[in-house]
Amino acid sequence: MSQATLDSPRTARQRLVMAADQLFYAEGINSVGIDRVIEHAGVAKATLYSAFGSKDGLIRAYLMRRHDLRTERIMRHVNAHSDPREKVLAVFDSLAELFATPGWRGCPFLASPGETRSGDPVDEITTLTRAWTRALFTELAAAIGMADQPAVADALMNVYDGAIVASQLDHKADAAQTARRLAAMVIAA
Amino acid sequence: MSQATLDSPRTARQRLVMAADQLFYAEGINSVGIDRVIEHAGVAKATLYSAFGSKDGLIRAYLMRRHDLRTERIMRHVNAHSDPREKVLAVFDSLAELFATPGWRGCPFLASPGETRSGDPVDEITTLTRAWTRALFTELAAAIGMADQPAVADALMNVYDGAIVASQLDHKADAAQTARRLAAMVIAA
DNA sequence: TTGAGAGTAGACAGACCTGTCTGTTACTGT
DNA sequence: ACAGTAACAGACAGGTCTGTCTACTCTCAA
Repeated sequence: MSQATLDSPRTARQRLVMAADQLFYAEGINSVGIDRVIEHAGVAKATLYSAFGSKDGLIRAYLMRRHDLRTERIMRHVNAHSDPREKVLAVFDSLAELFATPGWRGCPFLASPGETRSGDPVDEITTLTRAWTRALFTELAAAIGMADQPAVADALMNVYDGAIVASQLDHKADAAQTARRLAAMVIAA
Repeated sequence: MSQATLDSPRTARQRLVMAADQLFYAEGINSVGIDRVIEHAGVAKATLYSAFGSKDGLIRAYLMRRHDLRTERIMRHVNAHSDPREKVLAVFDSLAELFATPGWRGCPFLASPGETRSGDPVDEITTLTRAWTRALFTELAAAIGMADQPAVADALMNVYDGAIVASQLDHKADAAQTARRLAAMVIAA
């Protein structure tokens, strides 16, 4: 349990989630088969099924990891400020960082539901991560002292999501800056 | 060639595109097989391949039809006004109509690229329909007489896209109204 | 009347999919 | 030393996928 290689994950479970992340994110969860995931992870098929139970279980683990990375990234930017208005703008700074990530191809919580019929297990995690974001914006609106906090959260969500789409579909590098300016208008009003 | 049934499309080609639209949109282009499409259309498999050449050809026809319906819907709202500021807001009225459509499940041009690897034929049509929207916003910004038209178009695109995401993922019925208010702020500034 | 065009039904090939199962190897704690 | 655990490789079943092909039917115009 002491020392191990730091560059590649130790456990088969970790390697599987990493491999699933790379392939599912790049090509879509339906376009990538189990065989390619286990080959990429260097893991036996039985290991996958003992660890996750099914492909759906692996997909859930992939999305949950994305959710965790997302909340960490956003909170890192938000916690760098004390003024609540600057905390709001910091959320859009985290977007700029995200868009500059190598291999960035859009939000998986936006793409995956389009691949599946409504009611699929992936919907739960999408709901989870969106509720988290909305709660953050609502809290920050309260900290600023704005009157209609749900309406402010709606507007900030709108601006946030629009930036992701512009970055994904139009490959606009400055989408986060556009959104940041819009957010500044929202919290100034 | 004169009279025919009006409720169901006449040609096999039309029936195929209609069936593809319903199934692809509801469940994703990768989750729906050819067999289900031809069964739903009441058409033989050879007819599909003689008309479209491949599944990709059918997907393109499905997306092109969605693009045509989209431009018609938007222009119908825009042309109902003469003031360019009201024309901009009318684009968001068309969104409200869209969100109230039975079976609305999000924008196919947003979902399909997430299902395919980059460079797929669907990307062309996504690019087409987004360029059309951007051109519309740029023209309207010019008609209003705004200084930095590309920046205004960026902001309006951001607001427009965000409304679609909120409607799709959060099932927010008033997403179009939120976006309309934001758009009003953008063109007032 | 005859021949072309469009459509139908359905078998088929070959590839790929998820998930199960068998048998083997290697490490680890008692 | 030995049992337990986790991992390995890979065959296999049963199903689905796209795309091709054969053979038949219908309509319509020359």
